[in-house]
Amino acid sequence: MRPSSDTAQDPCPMVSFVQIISGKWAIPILYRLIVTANPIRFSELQRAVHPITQKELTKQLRLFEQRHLVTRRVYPEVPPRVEYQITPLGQSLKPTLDSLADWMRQHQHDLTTDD
Amino acid sequence: MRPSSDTAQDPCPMVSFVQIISGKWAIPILYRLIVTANPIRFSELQRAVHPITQKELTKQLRLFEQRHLVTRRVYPEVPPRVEYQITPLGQSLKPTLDSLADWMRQHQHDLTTDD
DNA sequence: CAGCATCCCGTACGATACTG
DNA sequence: CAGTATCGTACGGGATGCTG
Repeated sequence: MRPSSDTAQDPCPMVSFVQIISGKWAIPILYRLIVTANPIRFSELQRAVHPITQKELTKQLRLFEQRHLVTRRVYPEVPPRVEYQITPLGQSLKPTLDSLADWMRQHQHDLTTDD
Repeated sequence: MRPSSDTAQDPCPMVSFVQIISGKWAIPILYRLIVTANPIRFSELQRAVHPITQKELTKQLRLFEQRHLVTRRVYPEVPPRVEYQITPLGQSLKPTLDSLADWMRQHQHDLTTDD
């Protein structure tokens, strides 16, 4: 059954994961989109993710689009409006990222560097 | 019950997480230590985490030590031996990282960039 | 408003050589 | 074996200015 057998030989999925979420803002943006669930405008997203620049936000969103984690909808209106929404694939990461967020909340005190 | 209330205002735990796992090798190393559970020698760890250099491995291990995620044990022997082991705090990340690894295995096919 | 183009800097990371 | 030291490059990512 080829159980990837290891316990000591296959760190690869994690390497792939790092490919996807590398970058200072990747996880915060993605999690914001997951939590929001509904379409959200570019500027709104930027406000939500604190001091991120347009450049970085745009770059990450493009990457997420390529990965099919986010959809981009452009409304051909006079004041341009673009909305982003998490895909079902992206939403499927929610339990995992929730768990991650919980872990952080519970343990950020233990992670002190003051020794 | 104060369910962290937001749904739209607190991406902070994720920002903290990024601090901890930033770096190309952080997650792969940490996960390897978690899966291994037992003490593991420096050279063994380096072999397990594929083409990582000593420099980078050392740097990450030092950071994990500071964060109390890993312990370092030096044996004053003639051929120097140093063993690293995940701490209980580090182990408590296992379910989350397992979930992450599972998600990657299930979806790495969906994450194609070929569109 | 959304986002591309440009400039610029810090540092993450790799390769190599040296030490206890 | 398990590091430290040094060097050089590539890339991440911030700031600013310009366009449809």
